Amino acid sequence: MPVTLHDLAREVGVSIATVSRALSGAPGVAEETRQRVLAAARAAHYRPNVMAQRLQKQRTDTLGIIVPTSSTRFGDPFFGDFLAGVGDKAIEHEYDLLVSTRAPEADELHTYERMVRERRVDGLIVISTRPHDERILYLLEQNFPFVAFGRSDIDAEFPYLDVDGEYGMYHATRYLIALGHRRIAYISAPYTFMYSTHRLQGYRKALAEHNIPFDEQLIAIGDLRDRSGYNLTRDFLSRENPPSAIIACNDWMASGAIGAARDMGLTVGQDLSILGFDDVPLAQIVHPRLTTVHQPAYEAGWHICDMLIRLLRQETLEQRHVLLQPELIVRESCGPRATS
Amino acid sequence: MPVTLHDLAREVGVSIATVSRALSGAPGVAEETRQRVLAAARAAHYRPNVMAQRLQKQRTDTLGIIVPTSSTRFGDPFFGDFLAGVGDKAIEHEYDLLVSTRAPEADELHTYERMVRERRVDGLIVISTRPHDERILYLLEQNFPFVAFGRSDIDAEFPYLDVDGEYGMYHATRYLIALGHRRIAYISAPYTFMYSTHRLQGYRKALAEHNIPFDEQLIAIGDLRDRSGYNLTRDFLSRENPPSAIIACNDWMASGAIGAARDMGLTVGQDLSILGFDDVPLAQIVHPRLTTVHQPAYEAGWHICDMLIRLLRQETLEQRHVLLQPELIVRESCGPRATS
DNA sequence: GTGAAAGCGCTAACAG
DNA sequence: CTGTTAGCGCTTTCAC
Repeated sequence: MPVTLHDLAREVGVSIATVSRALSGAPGVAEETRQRVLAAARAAHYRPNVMAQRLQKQRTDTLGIIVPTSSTRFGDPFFGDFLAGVGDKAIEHEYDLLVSTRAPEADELHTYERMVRERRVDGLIVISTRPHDERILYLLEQNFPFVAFGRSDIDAEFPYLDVDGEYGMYHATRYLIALGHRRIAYISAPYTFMYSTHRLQGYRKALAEHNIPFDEQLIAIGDLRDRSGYNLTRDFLSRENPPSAIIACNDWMASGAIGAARDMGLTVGQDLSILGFDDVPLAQIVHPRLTTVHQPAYEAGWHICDMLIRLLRQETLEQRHVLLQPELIVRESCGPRATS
Repeated sequence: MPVTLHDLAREVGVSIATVSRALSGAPGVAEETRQRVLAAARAAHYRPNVMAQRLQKQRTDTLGIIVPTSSTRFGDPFFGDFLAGVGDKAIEHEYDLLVSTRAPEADELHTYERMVRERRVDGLIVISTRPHDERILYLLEQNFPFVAFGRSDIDAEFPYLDVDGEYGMYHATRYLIALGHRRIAYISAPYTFMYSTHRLQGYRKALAEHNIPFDEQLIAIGDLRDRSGYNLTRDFLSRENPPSAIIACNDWMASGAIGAARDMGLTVGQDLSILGFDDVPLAQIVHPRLTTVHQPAYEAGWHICDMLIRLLRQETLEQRHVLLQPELIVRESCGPRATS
């Protein structure tokens, strides 16, 4: 049987309240008494029952994150690093981290309700934001503390951190244009992700600035996995007037693109330029190594968690809206347009 | 203010005890009363306060897993899939999943004590088991429910699920021997992981069976990252009598090995055979695609979580020790020994 | 079939 | 400085 405050009180010969005060470091306890209590607690290996504390304090000291496990599952190392950042920050401030897997199909909102209404957590981190994100709408309506990783287009203000996808894609596209490319294909992520729109905007902006007409034919939508990058690239390359460069919305699809180019006898970096997004470890393993836009996953998770904790502690956030500028990492998968 | 049992009781005009019974489906409440309570609960969007339930029931309905975030961080997709399996199983049985990141250096055992003594979770999943694993020793001593992913060499029985690394490496090595290889280098994982020993045993067993002397010179220890696979491979290949095949203890190091071979002008699959372990998505992306031993990460997580839940429910485990047989996945990174 | 009451282990207001 | 008391919201005997 675990030892309780009550046990300690009896042993030391004081009241349970005094023990509680002594242990919590509250004022109004004789130093000598405090020492006796502390000694007894140590001797008995006393540890508080957190459930009792939580019930009383009406706080859980727990943060939650709901992760869709469907398509990519956690499999994406980008997410793993993000989670590591969140976890490290949480433990630093003695918060527990509740991770709930939930396929988006399976009434995701229900999982949010469970977290909120049953008071399992004090705050939530919302990831993979979507246009008109109902999860955010719900949390806002419930007035429940959260921070989102990503923006949305809903008509309300909420705290978020995002990586500036428009900025990233804009610079990536400019880079390719500077290399002489004019026909640049673009493999988008599904538009159910908010970031897809932002990134596409960056691409269009760079095109427009250089008076390159936007060509609907050069846009395709992948499912984020390497297989779809592969297939879509084969499509592009089999056309009459194939692109000389391809941008993919993540490194997995870009890697698939590299495979497709290789299978079609092209040398990536010479005959065809390929550019990715995320800069996961894979980007340095494929051959040629991938030129890509670096997303600081670990730092993003860490920072978001920090924002959430501040929110819960009623500290004022110096910035409720953080936009990180991703950096283009130049490696070997892009080169000047082949002059044929 | 959230609505409580008390609120419902007043509203329906019955006692709080009756409401509790009606909601929990306990017997001894008139069907008509139950319906009225249920209706009121639904109307008021009633949800129980789980902390109160937990305090009362002396159960947390929460499972815990402590993840070292150091070296590989979560970055390894193998781990991500494992976690997805655990999470999906947990939610299926309405268990919460507490994920705690903790660098092994940082007094990992302290995190376990916190989980156990403060009763934050009902049971734990222990991953990356080690020789003489102190975490397992501690949990055993505390008589705390847990299931390990991996075995240990301690002198006590405990429930675990493991992938049979010896079996996997044995078959992998045999495969290479059948292709004519005699000098097979081996890049091990650090011996702080229990599985390193098992896998090495499989390698040695296959060698012995074919009367190939074990050569200490052909063994190296990597840090699981592609960089070390790269460096170690360069080492091996710069020797006087280089190996004709290399086995790496995970796909990341194997991918690094592929890079090294390429940089040294060798064609992998012809001049040099390379074999990995895990079968993460990366294995199908590198060129040539990696022949490797498949570890069912998601299924392992799912199964372990299932075992733990049964343990907590006092159901008898039909098997306290599960050993999964991994399968060799043949792709293109291995070929017959070049006859020079 | 229903209600009153005790108590899970802890914190905090109020007395003394 | 210390003890008494009243809950936090819920489950579960034990009476009626």
